[in-house]
Amino acid sequence: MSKYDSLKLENQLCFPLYACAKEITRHYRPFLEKIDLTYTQYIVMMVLWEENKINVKRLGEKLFLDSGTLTPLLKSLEAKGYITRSRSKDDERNLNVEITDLGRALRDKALDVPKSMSTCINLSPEEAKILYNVLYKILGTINN
Amino acid sequence: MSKYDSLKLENQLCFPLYACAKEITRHYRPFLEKIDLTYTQYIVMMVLWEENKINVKRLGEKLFLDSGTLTPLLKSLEAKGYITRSRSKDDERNLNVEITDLGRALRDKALDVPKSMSTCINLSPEEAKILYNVLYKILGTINN
DNA sequence: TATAATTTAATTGTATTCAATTTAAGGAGC
DNA sequence: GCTCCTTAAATTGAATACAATTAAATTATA
Repeated sequence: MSKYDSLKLENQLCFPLYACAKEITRHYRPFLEKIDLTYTQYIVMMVLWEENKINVKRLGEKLFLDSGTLTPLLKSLEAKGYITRSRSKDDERNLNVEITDLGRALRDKALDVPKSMSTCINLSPEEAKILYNVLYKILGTINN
Repeated sequence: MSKYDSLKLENQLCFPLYACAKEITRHYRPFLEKIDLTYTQYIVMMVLWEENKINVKRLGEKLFLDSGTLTPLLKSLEAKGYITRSRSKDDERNLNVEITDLGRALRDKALDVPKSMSTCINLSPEEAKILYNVLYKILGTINN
């Protein structure tokens, strides 16, 4: 019992969150390498598999990423042929990101990824659901 | 109900974990800036406030970081005068990291950080405890 | 003991991540 | 029209992260 207890690593909630996120994305790496994607590229593709087309601002809001991260990443996905980047005709400030046929085809190859990853994390369905809900509660309340 | 459900962003457990960790460490930034530390430097200092002296290997195991991350970070903390770096006499392969008086003095200034952060995350004590336990369960089971 | 294998940090290279600034486009009010 | 303000992406710069390799020290083993 010391006034420094709040600075103990074992009393932090943020640290296991930080470590866990890193460890899990690190475990994604070998599976994602098989389809030539990084983790960040993978979640961008997830959005596009569902939406086909989205602008950078909305993409950033969905993924909690800004243009400093997305711009080079999207150029890389464009270079691989999975997406196209083009300015919106309505508003030239907006950049539209659209999936290509090649990008759509990648979806089938990616089906193995969540399957492979699920064997890495051993949570009961109840634990997984609780974790999911608490995380989204934090995400919903942390801003402002 | 589609065969692609497992690739939906909303069905991922990793994504909110990844986003949450990023958002929380981002919220640490302004508080940590006041004591001239980054988040990673902060957790290194947390270890040293408790242990005084540790080698790079053990530090990396505790924090889930490797020498590629730690080496430049420790050099930076050394340049700020918070730690010293020196080879172990017993085994020259090991690098000992030791806290300085200046580093120890930083502990008092850091007391405001957890206090300030606690107002950013609005979880009940029960939710926080559950989250804590599930995260450490994952950290304990994910390797190998 | 001499060599091979292992261990620990450091280095190198690639990919984030984000704050802060810049650039360009659009909109509001006069 | 013209100026101010806002908005969206891109750019810049600093700090992580981690895989892979290298270098040096130690240990194991023939």
